[in-house]
Amino acid sequence: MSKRAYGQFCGLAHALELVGERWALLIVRDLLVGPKRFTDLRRGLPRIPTNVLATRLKELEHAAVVRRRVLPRPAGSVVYELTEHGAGLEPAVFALGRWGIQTLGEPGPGDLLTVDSLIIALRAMFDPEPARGLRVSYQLRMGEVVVHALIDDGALEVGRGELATADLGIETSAAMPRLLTGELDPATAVAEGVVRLTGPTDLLARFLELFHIPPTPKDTGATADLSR
Amino acid sequence: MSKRAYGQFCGLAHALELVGERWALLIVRDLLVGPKRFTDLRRGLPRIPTNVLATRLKELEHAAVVRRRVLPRPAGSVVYELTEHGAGLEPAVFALGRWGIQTLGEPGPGDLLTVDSLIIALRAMFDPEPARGLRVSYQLRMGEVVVHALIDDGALEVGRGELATADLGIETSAAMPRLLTGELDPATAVAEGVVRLTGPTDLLARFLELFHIPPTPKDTGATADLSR
DNA sequence: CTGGATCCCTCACGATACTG
DNA sequence: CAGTATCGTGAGGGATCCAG
Repeated sequence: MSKRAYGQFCGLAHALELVGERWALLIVRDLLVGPKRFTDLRRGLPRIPTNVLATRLKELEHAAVVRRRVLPRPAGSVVYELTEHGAGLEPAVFALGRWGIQTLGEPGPGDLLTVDSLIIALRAMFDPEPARGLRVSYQLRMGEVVVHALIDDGALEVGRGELATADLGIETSAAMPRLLTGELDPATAVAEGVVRLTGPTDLLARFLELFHIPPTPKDTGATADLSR
Repeated sequence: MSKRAYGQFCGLAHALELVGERWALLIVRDLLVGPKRFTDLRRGLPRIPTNVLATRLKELEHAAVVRRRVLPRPAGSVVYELTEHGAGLEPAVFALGRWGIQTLGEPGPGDLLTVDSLIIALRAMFDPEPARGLRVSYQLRMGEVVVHALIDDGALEVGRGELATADLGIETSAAMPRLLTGELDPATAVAEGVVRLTGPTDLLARFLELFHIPPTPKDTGATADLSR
C-alpha cells in the first residue's frame, strides 16, 4: 500500500487516491474538452510547475485515466487524452464544478479564465430537458474568451471561437455566475450594462433556462471568503 | 489570493480550493451520514493525524461547508455537521464514489471498511427508478460491518446495524464491488459461496436492480494498480 | 519550439507526545 | 474527550537547463 493511501475500502477514497492529488482534476477537466499536448496543458494551467504536470500525467497514465499517444508521422508529436475510464470522470467533474461555481464570486486580480474551463462550465450546467425540440445557438464572450453553443433537440455542442450566425451574442464579465444562480436578474443585468446582447433580448431568458445551477444557499453565518 | 490557489476563474478550481485538500472529502463523506464529534470522525478515519483533522475542520468551517456546534446542556459536547451548502456536495461525492468503486478491486491488508462509507456507497448507487411502487428491505453484512436498507416507493433509507425483519440478508466480503458492476454474476457468486443469503434468493437480483454502477470499462492496456 | 528533467526552497502532511 | 505542540519528511512551487 502506498505511503499516502487512505487505507479505506471505499470508492471515494480510491477515487481520491487516483485523481485527488493537486492539479489532477484540472488536468482531467482540460482533457475532457479534447486531447492536448504537454504545452497546451501548460497554457491552460499557467500556474502548474512543469515537473508537477509531468508527474501528474505519469500518475494519471498509470491509473489508466490518461493515455499518452504519439501521433503518426509526419506530426510525430505527443498528445495526452482521456481513456474511456478517464472520461467516466465527467459526471464527477461536472458535479464539483456546479458546486464550486455557486460561491465563485468575483475573479481575483490574478485569476484567469480559459476557453476550456468555460466550455466545461457550459457543458456542466446544460439542462437537456428544456432543450427538447429546440434549436438555438449562442455566442458567449467573456473578456478575451469566446465560445459558442449549439443546442439542437436536447443535444449540446460547445466550440471555441466565434459563431457569426449565432441567434444571440452574449458579452459579459464576472457577472455570469450570479446570472446562472438566479442571484442576478437578467433584466437588471442588461439594464445595468454588465451584460450586453447582440440579437433578440428574450433569448437571454431562454439561455438561462438551458444553463443553470442550483441557487446559492443562504448564508449560514460562517465566513465564506478565501483569505487565510 | 492564497499562495496555493489555482488562480483560475472556474467552478471546479474553486471547489478544489475549498474541499480539494487531502482528507477533506472523506470528512464530508462521513458528515453526510450525520453530525459527528471529533472522536467519531477519528474513528471513521483512523489514519488521519489529529492535527490534520483539526486543521481540515477549521478550513471547512471557514469555507461554510461545516458548522461547529456546541450541544445544549447537559451534553455540552461539540459536534460538527454539514451546512446546507456543504450538503450540496452530495452529488459530487456520490459521483466520485461511483467512479472509484469501478476500480476498487480487492481490499488490501490494511484497508478497512467503515459503516459510514458503506452507508454512503449504498446511497450513491441507489437507482430510484426501479424502486417505484416497491417496498422491500435488506440487511447487508460485510465482515463486522452491518447496515440495512429500506426501500419504499422510490425512497431509500439506510441505517446502521441489523434489521431482523429484513426481507433478505446478504452476507459478503470484497465481492460486492464486482457484483455491483455486473462483473460478477449473482448466481455464480452464490454458488461459489462468496455471497451468502438469508431469505428468498431472487431478491438478490432485485437488489442489483436497485443498486448498481456503470460496468468497469474494458482494460485499455495501462496498468491500474496502485503500487508506486 | 516542444517536451520535458533537475535543482533548491518552502510548506503541508504524518507521527507522536502532550494538555485542558 | 477534544484537541494543541513539536518535529521530521516529502510533495508542491518556481526557476533553470537540456535533448530532439
